[in-house]
Amino acid sequence: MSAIAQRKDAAKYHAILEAAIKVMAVSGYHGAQVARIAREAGVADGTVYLYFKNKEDILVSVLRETISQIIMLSTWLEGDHPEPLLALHKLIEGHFTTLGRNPDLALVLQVHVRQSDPAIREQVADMMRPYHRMLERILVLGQETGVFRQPFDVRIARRMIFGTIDETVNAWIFTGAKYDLAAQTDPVYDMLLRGIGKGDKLSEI
Amino acid sequence: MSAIAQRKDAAKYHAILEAAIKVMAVSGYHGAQVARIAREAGVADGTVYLYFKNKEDILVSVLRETISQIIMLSTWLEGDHPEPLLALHKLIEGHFTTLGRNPDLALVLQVHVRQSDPAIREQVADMMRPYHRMLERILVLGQETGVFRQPFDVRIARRMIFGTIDETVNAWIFTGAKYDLAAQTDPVYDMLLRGIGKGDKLSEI
Amino acid sequence: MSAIAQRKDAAKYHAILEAAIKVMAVSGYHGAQVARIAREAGVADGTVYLYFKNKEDILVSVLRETISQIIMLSTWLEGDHPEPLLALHKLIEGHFTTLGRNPDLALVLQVHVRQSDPAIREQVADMMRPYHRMLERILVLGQETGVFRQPFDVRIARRMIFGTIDETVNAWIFTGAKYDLAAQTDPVYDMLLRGIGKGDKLSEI
Amino acid sequence: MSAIAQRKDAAKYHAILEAAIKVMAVSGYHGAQVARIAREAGVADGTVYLYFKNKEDILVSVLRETISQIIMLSTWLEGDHPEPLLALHKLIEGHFTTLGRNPDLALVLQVHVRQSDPAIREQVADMMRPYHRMLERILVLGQETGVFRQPFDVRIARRMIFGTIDETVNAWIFTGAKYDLAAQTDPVYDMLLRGIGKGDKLSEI
DNA sequence: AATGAATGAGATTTCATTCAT
DNA sequence: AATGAATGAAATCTCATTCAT
Repeated sequence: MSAIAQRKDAAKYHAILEAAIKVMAVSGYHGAQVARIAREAGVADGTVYLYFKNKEDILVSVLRETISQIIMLSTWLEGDHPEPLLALHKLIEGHFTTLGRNPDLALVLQVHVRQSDPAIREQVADMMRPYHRMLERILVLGQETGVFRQPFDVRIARRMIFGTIDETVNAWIFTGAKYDLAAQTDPVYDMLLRGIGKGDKLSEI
Repeated sequence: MSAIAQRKDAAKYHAILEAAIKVMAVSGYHGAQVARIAREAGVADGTVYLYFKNKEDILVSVLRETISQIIMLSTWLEGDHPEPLLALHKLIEGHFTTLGRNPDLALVLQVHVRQSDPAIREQVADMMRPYHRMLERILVLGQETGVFRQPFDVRIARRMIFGTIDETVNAWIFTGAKYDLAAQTDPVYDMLLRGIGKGDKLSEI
Repeated sequence: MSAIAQRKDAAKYHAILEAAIKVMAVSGYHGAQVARIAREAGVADGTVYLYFKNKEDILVSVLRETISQIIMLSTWLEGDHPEPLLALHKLIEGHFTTLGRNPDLALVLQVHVRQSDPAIREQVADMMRPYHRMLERILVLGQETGVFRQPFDVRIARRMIFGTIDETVNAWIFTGAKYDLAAQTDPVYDMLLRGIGKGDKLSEI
Repeated sequence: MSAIAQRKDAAKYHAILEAAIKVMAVSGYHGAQVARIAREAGVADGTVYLYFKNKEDILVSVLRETISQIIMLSTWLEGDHPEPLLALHKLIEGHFTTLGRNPDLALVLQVHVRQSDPAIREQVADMMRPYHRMLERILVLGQETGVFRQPFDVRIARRMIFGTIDETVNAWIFTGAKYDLAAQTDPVYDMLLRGIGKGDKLSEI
């Protein structure tokens, strides 16, 4: 929660945040006018600035809240399920479930975040770091406990997993978010474990 | 090439295009002022509008030229290498090589495109379609010829491959494009074929 | 009054309108920069756009207000003075008085309106229609009640009257608006009634 | 003819002039781009500047040629027909005939001239002066020879005549130039001579 | 705390004019 | 004489942010 808002009306704070998600989903970050966000939230233009430092702060706050939600969910899973295979499955499921529930949020996260100023991207990267760290811890643990195959580069595996999740969400959004995203968990999980190759053909090149 | 520029100076056309890539890499699409692009290209502001309909047309042209370059390269590979494993390897290599050579272009493609108006995203999607189609053809052929394992969903595999490539480029950009992107080809290719699992553990969950 | 301005400061609305008349009188419609109008009105550039949709809307609003003022004045006269001779006299007097009081407005109305886009001229024509209708009603009534001579084409008479009024205002403006325009009422009225011919010479050609 | 063009191709000069009339009739003075005039005339943009000093010079030249045509015609009439009634009739007829033949020219003359810069209006006023002088000479002669009624102000009569002609042309243009303008000569002439009043009612007010 | 009218910096785009060929 | 690509000044309009109420 933004420092400014600590002493103020939490309901209004979240109303603005949700209005921002809705407006940005339609118009993108640059297209989202503060005035429209304010109207959508049912407050005056100036009120927005009582809760957020500026427009950029709104976007960053949306991201902070969402990412921390995904991470909290996943951290909890990591603690409860030290079994790496299960942890990975639950991580994917958590990611798909969180975004699958709120397509507008997903759109903002997948598309609109990546624009905006470098400063924002920097902040987003910082926020994502714990998520990536956690994914790497799962992978290392999986290798150590022997449930994953031994010799692979953890960073490359992490990028494959994150990239696949990301692209799956993207595809879901761009086809109109019509099907159940969470239902993609099992096939994606399976695909990530097996790869596309056959055991006996892997060293051909 | 933009229709407008057909009869004019092709050198100037490309100078503006490259200036645009450079400026957008630094400032993003919305941050890139036409005046700065013009100065970078060494032409007057108005000259830009002799070669491009408007600012959006510049971005779209950058994308069109780059994507068509990647696709032409890949189509060629597909034709020459009907061996799916090799074709896939070359596709990844082509993608990494093209973007690895020009980090500014990569930044625009990976980051700045995804913003802007829905109209642009629509156009980008249209331009990417042949690329995705080709990837799917390789996968189907690989299944039919038995070099890939049999029962997987081609669309999910395609998303894994594209997502992994994409995220690999992203990671390379955000760490400053310091290492050789093309060198990622082999480990990424290998990871996509094998997945992260061990053969005997795959059906545990 | 412009719909936009309904809920806002009416004083500021009129200040901008009068500033626009002043600036347009000097520089014409195309020469009148919004920035100069704003400065003349003592508001910021952006404020103008809180009260008017765009520059064209300013000009149209000037016209709407002025014409409706002349018409309201004249409609009132028509109701009160069913005597056609008197009504005509008062109509001319009203026209000359309204414009005679505000040479800048007259200049905009006589000169600058007629330029601009066809869309504006269309709107002006629409606004003038009630004026012309009213003039025709006076003429018809005058014929029916026998105070005007019988067999003349009402439209031609209307054009003569309007053209003469118009040209009288024009001449007044172009000679520097130095004399009292309203004082032209009687001689013009007299000229329109009598024509320039002698009763016994009229059918010579 | 413009001084610049003296030594050059007269056909091209007139081609540009007529192209300008056509383009201005559609788009107005400010809307008429030099490039479009050039294309319409079948010459390059730069060529226009070999024949005319600048865009304003084109408009002024259009006016000069047209007005001088009307005036030459009328001067000739005045010389040939010292009979004031006939001279007036021929003047109106000449005006209506000249413009009636070329609605585009009429549109430029009636509508688009009146905009533009004060400098142009000044020049137009200068060009019109001989026309107004001639009209006044006809009126004075008519009074002296007793074919017009005696005591009227010549300037007011002149404005009535010119205003009526002008408004008649305007009405013709704005209704789409569909009927024969020259056919208005007789009724307009008649109306100007008789006025709208009845002989016995004229001094009532 | 809340309002929303006012601000004004800033960027795209047009188009008359020039000048090297 | 003719061309037309290049120029660059100039002006409208938007919208994040402020501040008096």
